[in-house]
Amino acid sequence: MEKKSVETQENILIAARTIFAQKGLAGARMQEIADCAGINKALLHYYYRNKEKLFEQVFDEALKKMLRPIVAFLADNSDLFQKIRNICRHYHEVLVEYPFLPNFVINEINSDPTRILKLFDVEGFLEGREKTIIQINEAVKSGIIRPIDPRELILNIISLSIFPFAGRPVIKEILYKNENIYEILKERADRVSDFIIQSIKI
Amino acid sequence: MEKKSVETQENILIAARTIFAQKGLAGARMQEIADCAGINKALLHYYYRNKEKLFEQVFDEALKKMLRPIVAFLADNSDLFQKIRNICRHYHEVLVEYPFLPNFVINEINSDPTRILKLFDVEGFLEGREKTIIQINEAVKSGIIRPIDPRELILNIISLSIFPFAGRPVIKEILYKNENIYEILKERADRVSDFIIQSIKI
DNA sequence: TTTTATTTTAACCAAATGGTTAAAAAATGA
DNA sequence: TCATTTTTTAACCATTTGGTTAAAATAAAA
Repeated sequence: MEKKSVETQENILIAARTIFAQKGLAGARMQEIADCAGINKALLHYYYRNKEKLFEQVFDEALKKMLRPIVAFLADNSDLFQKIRNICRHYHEVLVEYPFLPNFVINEINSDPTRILKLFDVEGFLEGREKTIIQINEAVKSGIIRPIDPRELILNIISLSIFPFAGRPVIKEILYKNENIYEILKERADRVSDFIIQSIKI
Repeated sequence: MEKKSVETQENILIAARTIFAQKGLAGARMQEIADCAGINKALLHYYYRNKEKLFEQVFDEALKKMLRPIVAFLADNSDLFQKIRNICRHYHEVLVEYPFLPNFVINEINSDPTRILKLFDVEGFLEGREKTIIQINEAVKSGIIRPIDPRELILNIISLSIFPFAGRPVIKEILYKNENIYEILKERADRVSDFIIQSIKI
């Protein structure tokens, strides 16, 4: 007997992701997570010693999911325009599936800034960043794109990719009321990269 | 004796803004708000009946501050490019002063979506939106800007203006470590509008 | 069938927290 | 000085919540 156990633990994780993403660490209730997983509180504590441990696991997953597209972008060996198309698609793919991610991660870092230290773990990040900054500067020098600070370009790419998901409830209300915002956001990936490329290309 | 009373109530509001913005409704503690305001819990409850009332007041203020630049943009009678410059400056002004605002508003709407109903209150919004959508469509027709869905343009403007503040702790860590990110963001307003205008102008 | 692992039940505990109360103290204005 | 308002003190209450425990029940593996 081991199958049932694994399944239960997976149900707990799924429930924890849902509740923590919606209510945050402080707002989430262990009872609610147990209910959502279809088990009782005793069993929940049997598998995950306490709320913090459970949260940490969920948060780490989420942080990784949020950083992966950036890290992949920085490491990507394609030419600049293709790299931009790739990261936009990558982010839209992840965020259509997990739209709560940006809010969740940003918010928990906000309420406990020491959690930001986990950003250091990502390997290949610093080299990738240097490589990409050089690539952008050279694209400027060789007249492929207009002058722009590389970090600002990266910031713009990230902003355009992530914010519509983070601000989704408000965005839907003021711009896309009565429409399926996920469909709209899903189709947006390539238009976002076009918007960016249009802005920088000469 | 009335001056002291008013001052105390203002101190409470300032404290409540700080604590609620950092920890949210669920994470904030009345004791912490009292400490931050330099008073005791009894006095806090003397002026604000309960946590929810206090929160509501703080949240409504915050929501208004977040929506004002959009509403002003939609009502602005300038030409399109100038309107874009205006909203970017407007947002950067507000958010340099209150960087916690976007997260706070988005997050509390997230954890209680019924709060979104307060968006309806804003007057002149629907007319302004129609007017601006027509303005953008006509700029496309008359060949001033490339073809773009008006709502998508608005979404891009908002994303580029707000996200860097919302994601500030992470952005600082991965792009602007050891630098003063507020200085960087403050100066960004005009570069953001240039980035947008560059992308759409023919 | 026996053994082992999983799950439930249900009662329980300690700490944190929102909120109250009443009386004393301090500050203020007239 | 006197009356009024503001503030503190400090004890207290009810509820929520994270977490525990031990025994019974259920399910699976051997």
